[in-house]
Amino acid sequence: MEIKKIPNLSVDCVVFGYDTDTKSLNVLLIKRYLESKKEDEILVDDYVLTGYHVFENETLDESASRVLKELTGLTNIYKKQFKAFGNPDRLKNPKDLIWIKNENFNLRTITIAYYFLLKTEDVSIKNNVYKPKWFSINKLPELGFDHQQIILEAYEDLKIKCLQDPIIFELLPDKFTINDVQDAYQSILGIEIDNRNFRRKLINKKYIVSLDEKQVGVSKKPAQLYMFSKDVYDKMFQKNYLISI
Amino acid sequence: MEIKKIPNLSVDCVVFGYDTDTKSLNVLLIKRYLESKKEDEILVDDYVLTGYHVFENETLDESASRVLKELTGLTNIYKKQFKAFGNPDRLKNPKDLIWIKNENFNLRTITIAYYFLLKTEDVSIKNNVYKPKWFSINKLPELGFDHQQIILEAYEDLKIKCLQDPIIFELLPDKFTINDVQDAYQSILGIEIDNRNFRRKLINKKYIVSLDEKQVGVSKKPAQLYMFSKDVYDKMFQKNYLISI
DNA sequence: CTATAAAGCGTCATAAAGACGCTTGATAAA
DNA sequence: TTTATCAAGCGTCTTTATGACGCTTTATAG
Repeated sequence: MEIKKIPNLSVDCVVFGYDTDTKSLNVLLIKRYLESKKEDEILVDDYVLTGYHVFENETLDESASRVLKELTGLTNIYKKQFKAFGNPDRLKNPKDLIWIKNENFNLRTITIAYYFLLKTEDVSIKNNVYKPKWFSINKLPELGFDHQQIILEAYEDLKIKCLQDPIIFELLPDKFTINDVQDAYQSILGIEIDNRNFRRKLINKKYIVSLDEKQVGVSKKPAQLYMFSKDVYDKMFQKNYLISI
Repeated sequence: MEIKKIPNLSVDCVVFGYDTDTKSLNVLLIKRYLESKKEDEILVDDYVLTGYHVFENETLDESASRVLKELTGLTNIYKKQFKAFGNPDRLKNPKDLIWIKNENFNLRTITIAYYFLLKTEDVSIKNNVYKPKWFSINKLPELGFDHQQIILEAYEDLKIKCLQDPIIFELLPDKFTINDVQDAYQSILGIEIDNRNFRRKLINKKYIVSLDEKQVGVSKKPAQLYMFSKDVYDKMFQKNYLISI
């Protein structure tokens, strides 16, 4: 059975991975490389997001999940479709034209951009055929197509979203310390938070559940471990309609 | 010069219009009607959003603005791209198939959905070739394609957005009373707000500017008129990073 | 056994939000 | 001219959330 691709429609996936140890929000990218055989000249040498054409028989969401699974092997990862990119000139800089010609792409391609949230360590980049690489959101390499723009817009959306919804826990391990959560917020938002106030605020939330466990293998006073209870959160459904304009 | 349409890509526009008098949030829809000539049977009789195929040489944003302008004559209206809809089966219920065949549409069409915010009275629906009609968001008619879903998702996005950004003023006339703003919030969010507290809060905002003018032609104590100063708002740029999870 | 540094508790001040009583004032009806 | 009406608009009190910051606790390294 042959699967038919829609030639002018693709999904692109911004895979955000948070590393609790280095406190770094990272993006997973794959290399794009092409050299001229005659002249021994490097034509394309940069990084891009993973993406692929949408198949005729799949939804956009399925398409994005498929791309993520092929890259990482992971399923059931937090996913958000955040924007469609489709300017007529979005793939028309010289390097992209060379690349597209090489890959037989269609010129005017609309891409539906998604972002995913996971833990950096959950992806095994060793022995991965795509040779993906993590880059800190603050130190992105040279990017192909309009992928820099896509990543930055995904990041902006993520910043707003993490203030409203408990998506921060998608980036953290199941068991975490209060400081882990604080570090994650600080890394993503680029702000400093007072630890004592943050601690009080979080501990008072009913959906932040204290475990009978502490950190092990740390050289300082070990911290209390907590988990996030999505059940409790959903039951509270604390849509506090606070008009903050 | 011929303009080439992209056959499988369209934009759809959810036009939200707020009516200050009736305190109603409305959606602008156009009728879809088709009857069988032989059997005198009504094949399609419902409403749809305005939308059209994207042209080869225009951006998605331009495409949406073009559709809005053709329908309403208006430009420079608040616009937001909020989601792409592209399920393989999104246009496959019987009525849509009949309609599509009639209109020579492509089957698997991805649509980039936008919503616009304006005042109901700014659109002249008399003598309009599209015969558009306003429907309250709470009393939508039977809708074609997947347009009910698109409208409801636009509405959800609008609800969240209006809590964070001063887009409420896109829906109100330039000069408004405090109660106008409150009514708009109440209509959109479906909540009750205490007038005295709301009034205090709003009047204290520096970007809510009191005018030397009052309501005229009302049979009760006329209310003070205000305007929204986007300049002041932008200068403050009060991105209060309040983590409200 | 002592220094270290993070974990964690407590206090105070300030600001925002919610509840609600009461006054003001323009108009229409008496 | 007076009076009833009703929304506009002001003020007060309480509660809660937040921010700033001092201080104690505790496990480990040296």
